[in-house]
Amino acid sequence: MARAATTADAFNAVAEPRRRQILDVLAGGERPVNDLVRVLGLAQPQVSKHLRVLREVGAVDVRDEGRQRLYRLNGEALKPIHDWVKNYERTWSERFEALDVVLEELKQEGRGNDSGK
Amino acid sequence: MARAATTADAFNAVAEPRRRQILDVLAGGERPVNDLVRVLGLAQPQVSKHLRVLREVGAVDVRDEGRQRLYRLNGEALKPIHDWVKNYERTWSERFEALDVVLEELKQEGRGNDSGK
DNA sequence: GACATATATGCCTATATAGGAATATGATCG
DNA sequence: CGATCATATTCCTATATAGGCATATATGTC
Repeated sequence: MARAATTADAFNAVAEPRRRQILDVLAGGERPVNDLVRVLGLAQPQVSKHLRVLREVGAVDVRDEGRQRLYRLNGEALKPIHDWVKNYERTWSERFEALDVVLEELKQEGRGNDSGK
Repeated sequence: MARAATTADAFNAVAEPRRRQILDVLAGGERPVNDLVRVLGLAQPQVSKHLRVLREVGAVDVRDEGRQRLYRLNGEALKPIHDWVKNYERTWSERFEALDVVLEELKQEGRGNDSGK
């Protein structure tokens, strides 16, 4: 079996740096395709293709405005990624490390400390 | 050009659900490969391959213990993902939405409201 | 209608999987 | 050493890109 399609879910769609870059630009507001082409320095067809992938996973919405197509960010599609990775923050955040120390101490106390102290 | 290698970065490595699952299990503590095989219900070679990818992006560390190899989570490798996706939380979080409303109001006030009201 | 602008789609190629199956490597034990 | 347990690697195949390039599909303009 090959790798899952880029359109399979947000995780796969966003694995491509250019697509993250597109979302980053769209975070600043609605944009027509050509704006993205200029900002990213990519060929127009490639941008349209990336946008298609992002559309298929729901990360962007489109709206027709004259002969332009305005793309808009739909960040909610990224929530599953945030929800997943959020749980790992504790592994590098000092704040959580400090919390872990406290929890560890509480655990020590709770455990029938028949050894006095 | 083909898609970037799964070992290119954490984003690509973690796009595969099984690999996320492996990390989720390792979040509970160090584990030998066979434990993962049992928990994931995958064939052993596939698990070893997934672990290799995770190792190459630094998401796990290994330690030899007798004839077992104990894998351990290294969540810090996921920080780039967290850092990126964190900025999109505002797009779905009610807390941030509320904040946005406030900011919008402030902006309206600042902008010489010559239209009265 | 001819034409220009804005965007999408189709075709082609090189490349990289993910899983299945078989096998290799390594460590431990009797 | 031979057997066994634990893990890694190799080979095979179907599939899916990402980008380059040409072209199709609107839509607005004169």
